[in-house]
Amino acid sequence: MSDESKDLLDEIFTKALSGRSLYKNRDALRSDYIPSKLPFREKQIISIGEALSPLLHGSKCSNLLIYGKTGTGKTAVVKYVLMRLEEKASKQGLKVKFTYSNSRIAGTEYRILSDMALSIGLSIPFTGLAISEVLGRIKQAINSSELKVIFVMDEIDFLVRNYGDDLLYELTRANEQLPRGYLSIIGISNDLKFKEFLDPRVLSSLSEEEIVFPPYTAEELRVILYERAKMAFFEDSVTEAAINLCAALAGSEHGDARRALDLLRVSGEVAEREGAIRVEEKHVRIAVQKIEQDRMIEALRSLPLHAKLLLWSIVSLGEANSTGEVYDRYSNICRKNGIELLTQRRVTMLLSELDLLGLIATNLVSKGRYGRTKKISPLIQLQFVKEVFSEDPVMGSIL
DNA sequence: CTTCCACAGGAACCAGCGGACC
DNA sequence: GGTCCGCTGGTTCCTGTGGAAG
Repeated sequence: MSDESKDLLDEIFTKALSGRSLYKNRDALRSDYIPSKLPFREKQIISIGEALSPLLHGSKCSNLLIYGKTGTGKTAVVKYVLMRLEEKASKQGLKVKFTYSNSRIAGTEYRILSDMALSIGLSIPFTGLAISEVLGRIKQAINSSELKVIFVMDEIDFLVRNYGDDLLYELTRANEQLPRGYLSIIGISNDLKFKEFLDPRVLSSLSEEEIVFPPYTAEELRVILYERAKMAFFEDSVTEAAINLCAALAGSEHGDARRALDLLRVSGEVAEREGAIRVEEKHVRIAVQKIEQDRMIEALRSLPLHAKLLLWSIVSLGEANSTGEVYDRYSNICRKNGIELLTQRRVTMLLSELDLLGLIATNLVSKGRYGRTKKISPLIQLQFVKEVFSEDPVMGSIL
């Protein structure tokens, strides 16, 4: 580690020790924090509560389907209601369990099921078993301990898009094989259209009840942030202007509360590091850039080797090159460095991944007789990419 | 109006891996 | 030890297509 960075670290630590912290409870601004009050979601809380309440007197409850864009409070509301339900049920001596799995984070059918198994206290090897075997064991466990299980499947659209609805089909009809237990499903989706991918039988069983979470308005975001800020910061440690700015910036997107909260949290960190006594608008503005930059650095770092090579080809070529030109450049770099090159088919896949990450911009253009291609432009500075990539041993020797 | 370029992107398949089960 | 499993990261083969050129 260089002297320079050591001094920087020293400075940070000294400040942390001497300066007073602005935060009373930093966790209150984390996106997975579940506050005791969820403003502007009373209607949804009631609907979900009503749909699930039959469980409390031992009868079965409907499956639920919940829609809403990111950061509209779906996950928080569902977890909140289920926690309350579980409490109530355990007081009554009922065995109600809820399990939660985010399909996108879990990634595969197997891991979704193993999340589920884990939270009903069943341990499943992390690989090796057939999916149907895992499902069988789960059913067995539910049956033998007479559990009532509510399975929350977050980002269920991811599952359906990538693996189809077989698993959902199995789950919706699992109850037929559960004489002594019960399994119901709460599906959470960001995407309204995902229903089109479902078999009508699955759909009708899954969406016995549907609840929609509209985006927050800028004004609602402001109120939410204000309340969270009161929990998270010491009094007078954050200005109203800063909060308003966070709300306005997030509101101009699509009312994403998670974004707004992240922004406020990072703003606080920026202010703290600066040794400021309160969070102000200028810290928010810095935070906006910092979040973006951190995201970029993280994205660049975690790229696999060939994606890095590809991105390097694009960045070094500059503006608006066709797929063919990029592929040529990429294969030259590979050959020169004795790296086995990937096929063009694979490269198009990698290109669309880079596009998705916001690292490049692609634009499909047709040049008539001279074919159809994507025009590919980098969205990041050459110098910046170089800095991050030089950490990578293989890339370092190529640059 | 037809042709045909230069790709995009879907589908099926494969190798290798870590691992369970008998 | 043999056979099964799922996942990743690839390959091969394929069909589809907007629009300038002919």
